[in-house]
Amino acid sequence: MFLSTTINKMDAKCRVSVPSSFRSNLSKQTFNGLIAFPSYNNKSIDACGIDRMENISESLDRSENYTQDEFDLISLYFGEAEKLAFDKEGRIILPKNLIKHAEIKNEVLFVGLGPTFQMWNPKCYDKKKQETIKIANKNNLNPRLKPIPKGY
Amino acid sequence: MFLSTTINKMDAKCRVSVPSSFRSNLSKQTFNGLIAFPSYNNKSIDACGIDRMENISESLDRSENYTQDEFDLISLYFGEAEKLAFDKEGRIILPKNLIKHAEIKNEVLFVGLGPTFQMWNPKCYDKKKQETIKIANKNNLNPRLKPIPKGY
DNA sequence: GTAAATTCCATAAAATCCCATAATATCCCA
DNA sequence: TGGGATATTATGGGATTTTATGGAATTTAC
Repeated sequence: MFLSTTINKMDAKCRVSVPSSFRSNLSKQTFNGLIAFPSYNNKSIDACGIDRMENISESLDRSENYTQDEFDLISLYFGEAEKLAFDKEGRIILPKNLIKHAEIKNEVLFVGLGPTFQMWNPKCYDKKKQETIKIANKNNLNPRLKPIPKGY
Repeated sequence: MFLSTTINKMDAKCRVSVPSSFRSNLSKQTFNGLIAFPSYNNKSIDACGIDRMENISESLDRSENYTQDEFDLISLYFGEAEKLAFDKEGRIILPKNLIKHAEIKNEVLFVGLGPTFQMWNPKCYDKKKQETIKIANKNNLNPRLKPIPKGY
């Protein structure tokens, strides 16, 4: 499970260190790295381990669950997803398309979201955060964590 | 699992480099190359490793799995499928009929789709992509990958 | 013998590995 | 509990290897 946030630097070769706590999670999986793709809703990069992705891939293969249109849309995601391996120092190399999507300059904010995590330009994340709080206040939302999923 | 997209050049001899990440997937299989056939729905070339093809072939043999119509359709695919070997540099030679079907000029776009991948004329792919997005918006489709497998 | 196909070689660009260093966190024992 | 010793991170830069790609040389087919 991915938790907490960290900011790391991206260098001229587009390398970023993945926080070690995230890494130790991922190292148990069959591929020593992560899967990353552009977020649909945000200027962020969504990421998870390969096991999660392979499960989705299998379910896509048994595609009774999906209409042709849904299938096409999800196919776009697979096309934009990247398999990013850790180097010996625990870094990944961010591809240009993802950097562009998330408007990442030289700092990357890692945000743990349980079974997945996100990578942000810290400034974009702050903005998003302020907006989220504003909306919550307006609608009188309460941040009580509702149904805790079993096992967590 | 095949992910991400890459554009490579096709030369005068119709040779194209298969992206190395795709190759390393396929190299584990019994035939050092890939199986390619014209896509039924798109102006693209569908491709996969030989192992997948052999699995389908076997299940086709146990024809309880298929109706006559399905059987006929799949037979068409097998008839048009080409077995394309890698040369020492990791290239394949695209046969004329596939080039024609996908309207490929001098660039080939490789798109990973999990257990399979596709080859496109980049322009055709862009067009298809825009259409897919338009349809998704119109029908309010959400790319949330439906059945999140247990444990993730 | 000629055309087509295959194999072989060369090169530039890109990706990857390898090592060095500084900052941080962790350990260990008095 | 403190505080020095040790290990682990994060980060930078250079060296090496792998890719993608073009063209030449050799083989095969007809």
